[in-house]
Amino acid sequence: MRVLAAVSGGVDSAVAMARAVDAGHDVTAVHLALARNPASTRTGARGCCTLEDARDARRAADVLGVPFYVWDLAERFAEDVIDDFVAEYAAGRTPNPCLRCNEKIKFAAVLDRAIALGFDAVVTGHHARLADGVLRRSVDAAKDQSYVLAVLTADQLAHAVFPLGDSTKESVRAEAAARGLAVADKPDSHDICFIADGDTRGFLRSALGDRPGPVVDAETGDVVGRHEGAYGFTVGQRRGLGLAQPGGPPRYVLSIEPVAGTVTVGPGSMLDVGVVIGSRPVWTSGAAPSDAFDCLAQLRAHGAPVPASVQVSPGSVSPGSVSPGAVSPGSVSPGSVSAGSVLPGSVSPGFVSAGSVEVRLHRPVRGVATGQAVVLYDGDTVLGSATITATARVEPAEMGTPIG
RNA sequence: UGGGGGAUGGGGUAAUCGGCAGCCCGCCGGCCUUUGGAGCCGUGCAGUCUCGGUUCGAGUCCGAGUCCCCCAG
Repeated sequence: MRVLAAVSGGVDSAVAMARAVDAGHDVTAVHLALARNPASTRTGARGCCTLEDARDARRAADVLGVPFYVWDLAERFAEDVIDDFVAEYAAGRTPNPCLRCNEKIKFAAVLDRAIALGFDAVVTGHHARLADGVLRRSVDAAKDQSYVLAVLTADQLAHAVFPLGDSTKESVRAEAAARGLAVADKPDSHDICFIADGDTRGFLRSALGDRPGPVVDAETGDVVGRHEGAYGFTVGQRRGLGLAQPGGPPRYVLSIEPVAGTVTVGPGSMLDVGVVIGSRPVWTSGAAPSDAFDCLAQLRAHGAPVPASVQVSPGSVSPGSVSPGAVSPGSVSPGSVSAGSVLPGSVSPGFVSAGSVEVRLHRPVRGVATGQAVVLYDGDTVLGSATITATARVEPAEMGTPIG
């Protein structure tokens, strides 16, 4: 095959490229320039898009004798990932930009261009197994990245190659060293690549400005504090709440209402979620396994999967309303609506119109934020994913029983 | 001025009949991490207003002082 190896400048993509060469593919390397100002070189390899990273990527390609190109996708990245990131926070949700990048950049913009240029597939250094259209977790459970790949459609996966899924991170590093790749000891990247200093709140403030609002206690309804912008908070957050007179049990963010900017806080027990509504589901195989099925659900990257029952609703749902099978405000006890059991206002009509899934968790999961992805697994096989648009503390059938 | 109440780390609070000064926030450190100023962990940092008394032992009881708050002026 003619394949395009997307090389970040890190260890994983370098070894993935090397293995593609070994496998006999006709390999071309491409480094994605995603930052608008790559001149802001950083040391420490915290991100993936610095000039230093570009040099590392080029060196790896040179060692392997692979032609190397740089594609400037900064504008696309800004529109599809960064703008979306900001808009999601403004809407009171907590986005995962890495998912968006895979979905819109690496396996869309890059893949489309690759195919137009005559390539058969894109090779990346993601830790996940992919064979015959079946996406599975990496054998290295600690480094598994199937969660951030679960947003890919069957078509996208048909043109993807992940050579590292059968290897542990440790063995990948050892192989890099053995191959003479200079990035063998480069630290793992982490955090959000386009926020260099790690100050997400500051980044959002510069984009959204001050949007002050109240901090409300879910149990008493009292205003217990004020904040400069609800975008500075995420469901499940404990620290940095700035409560005037904290006392008693620790308080966590339970919900965020973007219009009034109300941040609702309460005890950790109120973070337990039993039902998750996901919109715009993507099925790895190309179609839902069935209308209703049991599986494992993972609600956050590196979260523990929990047994769950899934109900799939078709895409022909009238815009602006949740599907009949989904949790609606009326099915929740009135007193708990403002406490964030359900966030009907966060359901985007455009997403709902593409269908939805209702995931009933057999064990409650704490601190599930809307905007994150729910990824469904059968064992270690990815079935699909959806964007979380609403959560409820218990399943609707049990809503009659007061909780909390 | 009279009467009453209070004083516990950097902030807010708890401690039975006198018996290891606990919790929340904050800070520091660690873990985790290509999402979250996410989460988790730590014998970590940090406190009983001052002086004296009673007692085996005082944040707690007694006396005096200092400061603060409330009510009455």
